[in-house]
Amino acid sequence: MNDDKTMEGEFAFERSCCPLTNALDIFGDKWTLLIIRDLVLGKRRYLELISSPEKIASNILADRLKKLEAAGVITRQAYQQKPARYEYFLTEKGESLGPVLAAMISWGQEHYPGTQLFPAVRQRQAT
Amino acid sequence: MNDDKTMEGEFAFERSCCPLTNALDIFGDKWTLLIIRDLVLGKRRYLELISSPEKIASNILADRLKKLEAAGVITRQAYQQKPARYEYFLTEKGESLGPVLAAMISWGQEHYPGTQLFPAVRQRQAT
DNA sequence: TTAATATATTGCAAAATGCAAGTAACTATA
DNA sequence: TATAGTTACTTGCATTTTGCAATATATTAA
Repeated sequence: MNDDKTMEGEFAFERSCCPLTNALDIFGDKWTLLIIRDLVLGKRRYLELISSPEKIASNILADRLKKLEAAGVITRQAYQQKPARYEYFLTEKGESLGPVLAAMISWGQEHYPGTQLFPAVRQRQAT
Repeated sequence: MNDDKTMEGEFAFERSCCPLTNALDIFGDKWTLLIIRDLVLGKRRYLELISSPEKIASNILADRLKKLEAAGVITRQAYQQKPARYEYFLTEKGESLGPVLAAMISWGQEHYPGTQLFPAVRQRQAT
């Protein structure tokens, strides 16, 4: 694996030293920010994430959850053992994507009339 | 081609009626927003766009310019005939992506120390 | 005549995506 | 006890997108 991001100097970045480029290397695709959106709305579990109206494929969801955890944007916590079941949470790095989502949502609402945000999900009771 | 976006009602959107989803359908990939960035920085021509440090392939650049024009985010104007040569410009819809770029750049700078913005390109003299 | 410039297109291999089905470890129901 | 359901994935495979290199076209410059 190319782990250049941990190095110093001019070879420290995958594509370039541009902050936009490095952001796109994390969430520059059609699915990742939708998962972040769902977590912001209060979704926590795999079935909740997979049941969003965009119909993400389960292999893509599993892949993105893995990559987001590796990037430090989300964490997962087991809420039961046997079988192990996990809930996913945004880290501070993930929460700080709020302004990015807000700007994109604002642009979408302005240029695609009829679009509308989904309501937040009710939070489950403590287990 | 699926041209649902011109229809009305509940089938009006490709993936969902979420404004974020519709924004991602336009620029949710690793290259499109880098082209927008370059246009914001003052680049206008194919060779200027292709010479950015991320090294976009020429077929990808041609594809994205076509899609962005179809989406109303950029326009092109011939600056000479024989052979036809074009300059690319952001439309208002494209200019209004400024806050999206700003939020992503801010996030990148915060979480990837060492990244830095490129300087704006000097504008060429009027032909 | 040859080379250089600008804006692409083409061909092909590699990687990512989309879709359906399968798996594992339980839990609930008949 | 047997069957079905739930949750969180994994696997296989076809389609699509991307990455890379080479080629094309029209023109000007040397």
